[in-house]
Amino acid sequence: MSPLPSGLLGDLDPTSDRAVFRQIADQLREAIDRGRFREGEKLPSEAELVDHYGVSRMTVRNSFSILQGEGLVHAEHGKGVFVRPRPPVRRLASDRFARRHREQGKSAFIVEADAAGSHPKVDSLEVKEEKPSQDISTRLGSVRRVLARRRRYLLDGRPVEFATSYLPLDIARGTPIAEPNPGPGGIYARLEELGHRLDHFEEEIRARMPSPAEVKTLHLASGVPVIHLIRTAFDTGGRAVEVCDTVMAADAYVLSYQLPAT
Amino acid sequence: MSPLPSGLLGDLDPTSDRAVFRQIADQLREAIDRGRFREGEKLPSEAELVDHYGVSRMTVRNSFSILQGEGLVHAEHGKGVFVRPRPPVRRLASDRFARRHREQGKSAFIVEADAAGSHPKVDSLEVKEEKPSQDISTRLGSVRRVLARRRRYLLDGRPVEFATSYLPLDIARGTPIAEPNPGPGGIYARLEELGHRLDHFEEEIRARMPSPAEVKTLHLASGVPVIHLIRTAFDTGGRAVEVCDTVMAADAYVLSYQLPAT
DNA sequence: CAGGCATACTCGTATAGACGAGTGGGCAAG
DNA sequence: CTTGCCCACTCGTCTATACGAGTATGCCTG
Repeated sequence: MSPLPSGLLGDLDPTSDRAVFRQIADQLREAIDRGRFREGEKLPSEAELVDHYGVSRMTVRNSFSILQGEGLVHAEHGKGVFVRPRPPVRRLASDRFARRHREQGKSAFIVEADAAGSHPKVDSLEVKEEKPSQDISTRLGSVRRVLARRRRYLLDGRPVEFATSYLPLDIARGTPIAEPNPGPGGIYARLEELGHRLDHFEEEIRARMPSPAEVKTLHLASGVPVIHLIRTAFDTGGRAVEVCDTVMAADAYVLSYQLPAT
Repeated sequence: MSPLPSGLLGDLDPTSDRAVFRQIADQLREAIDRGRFREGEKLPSEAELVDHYGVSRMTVRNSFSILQGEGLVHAEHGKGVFVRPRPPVRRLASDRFARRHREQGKSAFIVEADAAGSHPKVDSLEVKEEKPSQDISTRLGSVRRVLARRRRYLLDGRPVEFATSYLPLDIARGTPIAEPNPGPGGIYARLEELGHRLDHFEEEIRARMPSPAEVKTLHLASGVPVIHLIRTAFDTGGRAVEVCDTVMAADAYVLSYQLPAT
C-alpha cells in the first residue's frame, strides 16, 4: 500500500487538548471543504490513514463516524468511504396547490419532475379506512374514522418523500378520493367537485433525525435529517377536510414560501 | 454494582443477522418509546449493560452512539447517559412580520417569548459593513457591500437561533438600521420609514446537520439538525431590501405557514 | 475467449485492556 | 459543623487484535 501524497493531510498536534480522532476529522473535513476531495470521490482508506497518522484503526473509524454524523461522507462496505454528493434538490413552492395548477391530468409531482428532467415514480400506494391517531383526529375535528392515502415518491429511483393524506370518512367514502387514482387534479380537485371549495392551507414544519423505519423507507444515509410537514386543508366553511402528513429526505428538498407583508 | 431489574431489557438473539450493538440499541429505543425510561431519566450505565448482555464495553458504546445520532439520548461525562428531554418549541407563524405586529417597542422575539413565559435574551450583537458572499449579493441584486446585523437569540439561557440580516449599504448606511438597537418595530419599521414600503417576503427553508461552528454557537447536542431559513424582503418597487439568514436549533422550533388556496 | 475462482483490499463487528477525566458521596481531619 | 480529600462510579479516548463480509481485479482453467 503506497503512502498518502504528502501535503494532502497534515500532522497531528500531540500538545493539543483536542482528541486525536477529532483532529483527524477536522483535517478531513477541511480537505473536503477546500475541494481537495470532490463530491463522490473516495477518501483515503482506513488502513492508509492508520499508517499516515500512526494511530489505531478504531481511532480512524471514530473520525469517520463524526463526519458521517455530519452528513459529509458515507461508507460503502468493501469499497471505501466517499464524499457524499449533494443530490439535486426539489423545490417546493408555496403556491404549488394553487387552483390554477390543478388542471392537468397528472399529479403535481409527476408534472414538476418531468419538467426538471427527472424520472419520477410513485409507489407503495395504499388506500384504506382506519382509526386515526389522536393528533390527526384532533386536526380533522375529532373524527372517529378516516380514509388514509399513503404513497411514496421517488426521483430517478431514489425515494425522497413519504406522504399520508387523511380525510374524514363522511367526505371521502364512495367517492373517487377512495380510489387509488383519484383522477386529474388529484384529491383537491375532487374535494372541490364534492362541494368543499378550498379556502386555505396550514402547514407545520419540523426537522429531526429519522426513525429507523424512515431510514429504511427513504433509504437515508446517516447524517441526513428529515423534514416533517403537516398540511391541513380548510374549506370555505372553515372545516378541515384533509390532513397530509409528509416526511421528506431533507437533502432532497428546499421549501419556498411567499408571504404578504401586510 | 447491582444487576438490572429483570424484564426491563430483553436478551440478545444470537441467531439474528442483526448486529449485537444494533439489537441493544433497538431494545433501548423501544424501552424509551414505551416510556420505560422517561425524559431526562438516566439509562443503565455502560458497565451495567456490559454485565446484562455479556458484551464488551465498545459494543455498548456503539449502541449508545446510534441512539445519540438519532437524537434520542445524550451522554454526560461522569454522570451517565440520559433520555434527551424534548425542549419546549417556539412556534413561528407566517404572519409574524405582518405590519400590525410591528407597532410595539420591543422586538418580536422578546414579545413572543415573554408571552410564552420564557426568559428571552439577545446577545452576540454585531453590526458592521462587509463584502457579501456571492449568494447574498445575488439575492440583493448584485450589491458590492452590505450592512450585516448579527445576533443570537436565547430562551431561558439556551441559544436557539443565530441570525444575520444583510442590507444594501445605500439603504442602511447612516440610518438607525446601522445602530445596534434600531428602535421600535425593528429594521422593517425603519425600512418603511425610509420609503421602502414592504410588499412581500420570500422564505427558503432547508434542514441539515450543523457544522462544528453551529454546534458550538447553538450548544447543540449530537443528533439535533438545524433549520436554515433564508428570508428576502421585497419593497413595493420589487427591490430586495433585506436578506435574513437564520440558523435555528431544529428541536426548538415549529414553523407554521398559512397559504391561500387560490 | 468466457467463466469462475483466488486474492487482496475494503469496511463491519466484536473483544480485552488501559488510562484519563468529570461527578458525587462519604469519611476524616480540623 | 465545615472543609477537604479520597474513592467509587461515570463516560471519553486510545491501543491491539481478530474475524466476517462485500468488492474488484487479475489470473487460470476450460
